[in-house]
Amino acid sequence: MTAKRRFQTVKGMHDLVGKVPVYAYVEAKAREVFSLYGYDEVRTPVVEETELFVRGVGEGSEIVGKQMYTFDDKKGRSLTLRPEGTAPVARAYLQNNWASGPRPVKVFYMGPYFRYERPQEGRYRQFHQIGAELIDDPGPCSDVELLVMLVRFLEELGFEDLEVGLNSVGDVECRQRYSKRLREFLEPYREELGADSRRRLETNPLRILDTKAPGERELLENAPRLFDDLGGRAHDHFQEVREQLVQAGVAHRVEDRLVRGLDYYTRTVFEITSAGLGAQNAILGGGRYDGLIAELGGPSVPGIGFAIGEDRLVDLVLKIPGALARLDAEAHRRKPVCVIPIGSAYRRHGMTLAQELRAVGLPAICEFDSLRPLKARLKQAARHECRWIVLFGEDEARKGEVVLRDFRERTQAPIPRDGFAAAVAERIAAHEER
RNA sequence: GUGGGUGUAGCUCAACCGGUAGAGCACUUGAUUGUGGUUCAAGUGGUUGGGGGUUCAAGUCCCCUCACCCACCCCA
Repeated sequence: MTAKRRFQTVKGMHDLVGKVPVYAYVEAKAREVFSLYGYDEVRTPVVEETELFVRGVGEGSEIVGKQMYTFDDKKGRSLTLRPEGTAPVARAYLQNNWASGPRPVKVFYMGPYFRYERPQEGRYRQFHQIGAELIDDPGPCSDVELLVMLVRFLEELGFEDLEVGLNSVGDVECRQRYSKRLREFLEPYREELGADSRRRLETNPLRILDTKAPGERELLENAPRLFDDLGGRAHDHFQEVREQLVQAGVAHRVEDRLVRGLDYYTRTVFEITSAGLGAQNAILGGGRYDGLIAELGGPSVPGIGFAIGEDRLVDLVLKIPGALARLDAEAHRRKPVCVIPIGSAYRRHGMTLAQELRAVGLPAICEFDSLRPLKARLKQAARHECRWIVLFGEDEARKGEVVLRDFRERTQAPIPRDGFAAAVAERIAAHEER
């Protein structure tokens, strides 16, 4: 005897209901804008070899350390639900030999990603990202163009006054040099650091920079600056990016404690946050990864990219004044015509009438349940938010017509049965004009 | 992984010091034998998340458990 059990989505994963049109809107806008900049859409598998992320994202990262959905397949291979999008694209670059095609490679992508974290507002175990990668151009023009494209995308969605947080984490060499200096600086204060920061002192001192603990932040006031340790080339690169951004009119702010959590970043890193999001306030982040492709066994090819948290972005779009109304108005225009055949003898006619409406491009539904009172069926049409109702029963059949009812105006008029669909389309178009 | 909060009708929420589980909305039907949104009337709907304990008596008190939310952390 099995107890009745209600199934539900697993923790941190959600059915996207109601918001789907907003997702579609955001995605359409991404396709539109990114293709203007010469990017092609790619789709990579949701599952990759575990090793790809261990090598790509970095063993020391939180993501690889404790947030991956990793499992063995039936042959004992270790696989992982992708926690991010850059490593898979880098893999695709090598596997498909994109290097032999036009340079640089510009691709964008969107889809679900998975991280095993404790869910909260703006953070889910299955979440959605829209990302882009520009591979095989050392910049700094590429860096700037990528950011210009991002800002353009966000502006077209209706965001204003967004500021890009910008930093440079330097080349691999300067980062190592700086890590050493930072460690030496912090070592005497070891006891004052939290457990997390103490651990990072060994594994990845850079990550201590963006701590939120007030005491640690105070301590860091006097810490050596990463900026002072930038090698000449990384330094010049960063200066050039900043100057060009100013020229391009991209508002940005240098945040010298901005350090991203993925190990592959080099030189330029950036993020955009929003106050409207609660604790999980990053809507997008990215940077340059000049060492990643070599790390994955390929040639030394530079790259830069970003990832947008689509779920967070959608939440923000919904908060833009007027955005919802605009979307709603668009959706409203596509509300279906509702066909109601009256009397069980005319049920099949309902099907035919609806088909004829669809044939002229009008969305149509049919209230088939002829046993229910007409009143109740009209109510259903109202619940579907239909404005136009087509009624067809014994009277209409005899006269060779249908009745078209306008719910909003509360008027109705007969239309000849033959070619009625075109006449309905015309009538609706005439009303949409006004 | 660590804290805090919340679970009562489809939804939003009531229910005193433990004493017969309620309201609004929604839904169904009727007033109107073929015309929605207003009004009026009637009606359907509950193992109070689950399990155990205390008690004459538990939605209420105690323990366990599950789920969701928020925060730390982490990042998109």
